[in-house]
Amino acid sequence: MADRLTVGVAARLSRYLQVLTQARKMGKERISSQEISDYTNVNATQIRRDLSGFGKFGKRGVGYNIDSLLGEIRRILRTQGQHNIALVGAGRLGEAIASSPIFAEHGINIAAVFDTDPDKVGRTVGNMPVSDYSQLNAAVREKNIIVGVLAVPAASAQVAATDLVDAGVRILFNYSEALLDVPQDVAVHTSNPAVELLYALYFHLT
Amino acid sequence: MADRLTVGVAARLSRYLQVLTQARKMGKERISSQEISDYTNVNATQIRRDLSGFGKFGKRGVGYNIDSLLGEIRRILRTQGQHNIALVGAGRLGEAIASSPIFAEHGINIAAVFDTDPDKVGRTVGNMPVSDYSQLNAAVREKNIIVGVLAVPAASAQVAATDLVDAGVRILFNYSEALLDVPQDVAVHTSNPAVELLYALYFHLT
DNA sequence: TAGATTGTTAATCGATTAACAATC
DNA sequence: TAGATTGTTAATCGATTAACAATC
Repeated sequence: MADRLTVGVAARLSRYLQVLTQARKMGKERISSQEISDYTNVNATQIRRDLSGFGKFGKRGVGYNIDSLLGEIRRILRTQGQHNIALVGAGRLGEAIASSPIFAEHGINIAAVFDTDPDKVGRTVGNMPVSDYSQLNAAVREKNIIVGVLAVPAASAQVAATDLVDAGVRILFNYSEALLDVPQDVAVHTSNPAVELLYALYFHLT
Repeated sequence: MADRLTVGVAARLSRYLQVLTQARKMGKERISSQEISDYTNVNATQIRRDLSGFGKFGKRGVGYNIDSLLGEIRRILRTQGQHNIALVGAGRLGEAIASSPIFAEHGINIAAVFDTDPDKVGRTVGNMPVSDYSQLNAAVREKNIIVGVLAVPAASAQVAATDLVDAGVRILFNYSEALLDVPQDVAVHTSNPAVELLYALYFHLT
């Protein structure tokens, strides 16, 4: 591959991936740029432009073959293998995340789950037994995990983030409302439904 | 106010709002554009530019007063009041959403919770009793709710979306992996941690 | 052939960034 | 005064969009 993708292109390609994955599950074999546009709110011309930068994947008058386009995008995003992630927090949110098919569908495997609560340790969430929080550093190092998901209360988020980073994690998904201080080379993605909602409301109200 | 904000500006302003809300909780009184940049990954010049389009809110050499900047951004986004939303699904994810302070902190009130499971109806999640799904249409209409949150399995998401839209909802937050077909004037926000993760991994791997 | 949809061009607009004077 | 940080300019880059020939 020539250059690194821009942030915008990589973000859009991964959204196309989600639409294609779901469309395939629904039994569709072909999809047009206009249909992808309807589901992603990305302009159809932009979609064709993003794709045509890497090859002629479509057929004029027909659209894109879903299977083959999925393969192409996975190749471009270099995301064909399995990825191991660690989940901290086995409460309601942690359980919901571990039981969701949303990660498995994209080759993402929850390889370790931690909690400080002795009542939760040993129980199973998703398919994994919950380990005691004290095992975090050793387990993350041993499994070479670089992605951590924080499903803990805001008050515990910074401690968990620091411990994950010390163990080698470089990408954090933060489901608490806390702001996290981490080293420069660690990427933090904070999920914030309330923020998205305020922004959606603005466009509804105006 | 003169014009409608662009999508980009509105999205960024609501992220600044989140950072300011948390910084205030941590006892800070002032904040610089560089600090907001560290937490949002938005360039500091861009932040100053976004804000200075609406007034001179900062003090040179000092930064921004958090309380007053919060007020200004809320005014710009017209998001000072309370907003009622409906939650469909009282499973683990629904409970996690209802119990999270993340909505209440921003003036968003979960005004109704629905589930089809008779075992869940009548129980309390967050502060609200779970109503039977059959009450959805009447309750959403009566309370003039325009925002719905889907915390249901993918197989039920389309039905719930259609029922919410029929009852008057115009903004949907979809926490399932399903693709939703809705009328043009309804905004769908699909939360997709797996997609974000693939995209984060790309930049880690290259 | 007729209809549909891609791939591509060209034009415009907003985002991004560095740099720095103003000023607290 | 010295240091810090805003507000603003100017230059560049990527995103967006309409339009349409190519072609399935």
